[in-house]
Amino acid sequence: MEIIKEKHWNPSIENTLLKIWREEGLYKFNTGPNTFVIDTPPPYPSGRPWHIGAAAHYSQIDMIARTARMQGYNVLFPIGIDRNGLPVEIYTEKKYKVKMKEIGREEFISLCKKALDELEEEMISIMKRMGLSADFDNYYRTDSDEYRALTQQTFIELWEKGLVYESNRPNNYCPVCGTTIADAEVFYEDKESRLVYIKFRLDNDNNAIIATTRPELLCSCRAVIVNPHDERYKDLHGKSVKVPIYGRDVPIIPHKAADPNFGSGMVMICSYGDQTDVQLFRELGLEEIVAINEDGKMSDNAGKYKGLSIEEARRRIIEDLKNDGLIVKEEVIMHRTPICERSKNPIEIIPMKEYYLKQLDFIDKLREFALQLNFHPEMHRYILLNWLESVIIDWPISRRRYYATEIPVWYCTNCNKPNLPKPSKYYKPWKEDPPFDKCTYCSNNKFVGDTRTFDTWMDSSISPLFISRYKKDENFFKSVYPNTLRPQAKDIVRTWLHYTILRCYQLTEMVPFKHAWIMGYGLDEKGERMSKSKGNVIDPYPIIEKYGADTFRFWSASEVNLGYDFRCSEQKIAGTQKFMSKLWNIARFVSSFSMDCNYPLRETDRWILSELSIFIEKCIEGYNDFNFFIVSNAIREFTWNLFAPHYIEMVKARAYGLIDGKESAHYTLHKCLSTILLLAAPIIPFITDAIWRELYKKSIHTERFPKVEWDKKYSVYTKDIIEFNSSIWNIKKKEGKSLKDPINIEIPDRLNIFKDDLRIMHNII
RNA sequence: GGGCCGGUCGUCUAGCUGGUUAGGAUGUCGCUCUGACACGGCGAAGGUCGAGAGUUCAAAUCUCUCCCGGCCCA
Repeated sequence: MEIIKEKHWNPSIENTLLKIWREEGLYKFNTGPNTFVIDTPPPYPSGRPWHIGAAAHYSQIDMIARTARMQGYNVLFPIGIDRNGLPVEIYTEKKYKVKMKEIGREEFISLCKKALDELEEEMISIMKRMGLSADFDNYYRTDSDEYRALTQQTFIELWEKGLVYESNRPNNYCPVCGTTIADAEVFYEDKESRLVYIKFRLDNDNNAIIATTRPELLCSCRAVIVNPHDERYKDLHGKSVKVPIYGRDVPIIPHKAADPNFGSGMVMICSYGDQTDVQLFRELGLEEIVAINEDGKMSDNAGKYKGLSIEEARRRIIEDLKNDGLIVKEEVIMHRTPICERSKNPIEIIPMKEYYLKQLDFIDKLREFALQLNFHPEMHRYILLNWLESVIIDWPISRRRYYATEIPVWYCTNCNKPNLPKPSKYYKPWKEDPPFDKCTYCSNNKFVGDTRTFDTWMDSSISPLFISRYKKDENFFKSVYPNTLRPQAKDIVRTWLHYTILRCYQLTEMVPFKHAWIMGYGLDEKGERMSKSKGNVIDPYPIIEKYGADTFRFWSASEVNLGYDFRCSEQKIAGTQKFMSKLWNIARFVSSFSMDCNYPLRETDRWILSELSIFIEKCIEGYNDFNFFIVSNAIREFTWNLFAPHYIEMVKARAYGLIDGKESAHYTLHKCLSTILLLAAPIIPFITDAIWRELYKKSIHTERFPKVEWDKKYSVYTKDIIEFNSSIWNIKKKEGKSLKDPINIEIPDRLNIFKDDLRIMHNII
């Protein structure tokens, strides 16, 4: 038996192990029965440094993969990088100080690629350094021709199934990003805004007072509503008022959407201030007037405010109204403002022609799936269920951006009808000729390609199909789809999780995975979100270099309760490192004895083996729920607070051969250590493998979890043993004695069966 | 306004099918190098378990109300 020589665990050994693992091909996947397939979230490189919370997240996903392997599964653990969409476009515009729509599409795309390549390299190298056992040899990119072709192919499939339609309707529009966005990407923020009370002329002598936060929309006002039960305005029902500045007469309509307690109780309905306006325009059959253009500036309809920004127009119109004596009062109120998830700018509601994917027809089915799917933790099922309750429109999937998958549609220049290619390769209609000659409808031979792209969730939502080689390798697909588990963060339940289930069901009529494993956010040490502007961003790379990947991983397991937000502090990570040393030194001690097998077990041995059985059960229970918080805390508790201070100290004399019973002590020490190592291997794969190779001459990562093999009945003594040992340490401490010094004390009757070990341990005379 | 989650020593957390001297981690402070480990060992200080009321012989644990924080939805 080799004896482990160094006094402390040296994290630089991790690099050696990484090399060995790679050479041994430990984590290869083979199709066949008993597969475990992880729909790994392709991380998004949107800036540096990579978020430490994300790094923690991926280290835990790796624990899932390693857990499954140790449970005997054949694990497919793919890894990809998500490279489509707005965040990288924004990052690129900032980094290279360019504007997407000014420098030309071709050039902008190549700048995005460049930015992504750099960011991606850093992420991949951190993931590798953390010991991720993913299939890096085949890592994929969502902006590859292959991936985008699949996005287009699945779009065409859905089109053929009649699930896609084009419609011109008011929708969320971000003027900064220059594109329509889906409800799922709209966030809300309470913002201060000015509520102005404006006079609308009723007749020669009277004015109606209407409060609004959006006076710049006056030009698009088509009606004024009052609550039907509002006594103040009952006699005004059916009359009309004149819109100031624009002089248009609009009707006063009783409608329950008017809240008598807000402002004056009279509300102007414009196209479009908010979703209520949209609803009322539809309900009352009003004709819309576009007030704001795609560029976020006032339209021609705004008259003299044409071309102004929204804020400027608002400021100017308030000024003008004031000068005309038409403003009665102003208040500052907190207003729930919809903002764009990406740019954080207020969104506008602007009518645009967009493609929609049907989702309303599927809500009942999706609710059923949300109830079937296994959620870890269970409580996060409700994020999805709540979201399904609030879906009110189909999914707008077209975007007016460049760095994304192109919509594979060409329009006939004669009849304007959309023509789609056959699903096969990756198409770029904005710069390519169509792969067909004649229009299906009118046989014309000239076409214009669609210049729009897809919402990037159109790409992300087919990740299970991509990793399963959908429509590419039928046998492979059959053996790995539906996937086993989708790990992801809780903030993208309503997007990634929802859209994935929707799309995969539409395409395959199956739920794409059996388990959804939902993680919280990584916060800073004070519990605040990390952001560059706050200066509280923690870079994971130097931390992993300094303390080692195992320390980082064990920290992430023991600090992060499944599904809950967690705080990241270097101090806590540094503290975790001590556990590695503790484990290393236990191994160092045990490694000085050989694994004897000729033994009659003593009571002390039977006692710790009882506790070992309980420990195994607890860990397996945690692993079955992919809850590494439970497992890692059980490991630390058993190892550091029970096995090391009590059992090891009790059997030292026997282990050294000072009294009888050496073999059973050696056996039990090895049994406990090897069990701890096996149960810790998915969490801390480096140190456990280093020790395992040293002691047992092979890799721990080809082993299985241990099974309970010892009776648990001796655990009734645990409390008494701990108390007895502590009391003696305490007495010796108080009397200023060394632990070696003799002590005269009675061993309690109930601990009599352990008396030989206890006597020599404490030097009891 | 509705839903969900949380509120336990400075910090993080266990306990929450009611009865424990409320456990552990981290940090702080003492003492201590004992043949695995000073990245160790032992010990100390530190908690009116968010507030109030109720049920009960007994509540951190059950019920109700409220407050605070987070997330989501309207």
